Amino acid sequence: MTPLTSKQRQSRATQERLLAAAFEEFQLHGLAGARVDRIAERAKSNKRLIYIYFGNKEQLFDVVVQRSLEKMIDAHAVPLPDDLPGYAVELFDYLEERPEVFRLFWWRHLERRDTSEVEQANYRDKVARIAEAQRAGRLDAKIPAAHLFAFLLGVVQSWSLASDALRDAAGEDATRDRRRESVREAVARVTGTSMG
Amino acid sequence: MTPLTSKQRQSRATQERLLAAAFEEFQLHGLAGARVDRIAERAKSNKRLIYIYFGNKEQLFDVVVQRSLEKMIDAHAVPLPDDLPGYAVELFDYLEERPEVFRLFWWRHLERRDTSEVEQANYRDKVARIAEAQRAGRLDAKIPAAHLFAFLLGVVQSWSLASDALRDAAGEDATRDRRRESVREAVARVTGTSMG
DNA sequence: GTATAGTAACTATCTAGTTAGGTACAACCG
DNA sequence: CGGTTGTACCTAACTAGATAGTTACTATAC
Repeated sequence: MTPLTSKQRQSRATQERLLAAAFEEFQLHGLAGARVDRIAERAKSNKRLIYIYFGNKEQLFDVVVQRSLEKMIDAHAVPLPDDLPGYAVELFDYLEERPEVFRLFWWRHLERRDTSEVEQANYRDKVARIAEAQRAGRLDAKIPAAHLFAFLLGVVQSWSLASDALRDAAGEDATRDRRRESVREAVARVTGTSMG
Repeated sequence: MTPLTSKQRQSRATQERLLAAAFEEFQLHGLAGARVDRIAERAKSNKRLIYIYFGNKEQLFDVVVQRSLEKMIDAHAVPLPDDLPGYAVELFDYLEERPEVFRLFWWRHLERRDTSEVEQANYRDKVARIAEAQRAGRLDAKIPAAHLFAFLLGVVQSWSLASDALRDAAGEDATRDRRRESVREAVARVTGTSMG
């Protein structure tokens, strides 16, 4: 690490502020709905710098998504596959604490179809681990590994995915603790862990 | 039904073309990304008529969403709650045939938070039926009814929700038939139907 | 001939991206 | 050291094109 001059430090700080502001804007409004001017303003910075540092709006969006993705992957590197319900609950908590992150991912899913290297590698790795556990007989193998992982993600996200109308219908049962325990139970059942 | 004049019939036809074009535009680009000009063009009609018939872009969006929602609810009115896996598979097929419909719903979820009467009633009804079956002992009651239904929807949507990266990781297992059977099995496990 | 369906051209506003310039920090020179 | 200059960081004002919504008009069925 070369020591940074004060100018460089300031520059980095500005970039961080821009990224944070962009994250906020994009998770709220998506790519098409986001306004470059608002991002600059929110960052207490200047629009020009966005184009200098990040190229254009789309590239900024991609950088923001990529960073959030990496952060999430880093936060959940280890715990697979012998405690899938535990992993699901961990992800559930992550999601509950950061609904904005998932909003951002949905926007990307709708507005930009492409999928990054990091992401592909991550999925391949996790699916491979589950498949390995299945071959070793440590996990029920009736449902293929990739399906199992897809369902796990589906269950974990089901509440934020569901319309508010459904949440309303849940009434008292909609507290976070109860939802968490249901997620654990559901994933245990799907993965066959509850019978093991 | 009053008999329609030819003018009225033509007017209705124009409205239908506008709605169809709007559906296409909105499911592709969302509310913010949609272009009123493109909708008019696609409908081989005129922009002005959109404002006459539907008010403005947002109201048009709401009408389009509402219609799709009602169509979907009508298509799946009956089959709950004693064969939840069957219901899930039916929904799964509906989704596979009409991914655009779900894209539209996701856009709405991100871009407009409100939730319609029809939708609320629909959820309340379905959750109530499941709860009833639980009370009657026909269905495992460890997971609350609303949670069960949320998970069912999560599992059904998990594939279209998942990043393409995960689909890639599934390889040969990603055929629709195999995915359908996994959905059936997963929902059976979550709802406890497989043990019954 | 008049009300209803339809059209094209227009406008005010907004927005991504750019131009032209200013400011402050460091480095070099006298 | 004190001043000068180059350069990296930053800013405000601008532009060209797009976009939601309107106005003013024509055509056609009854």
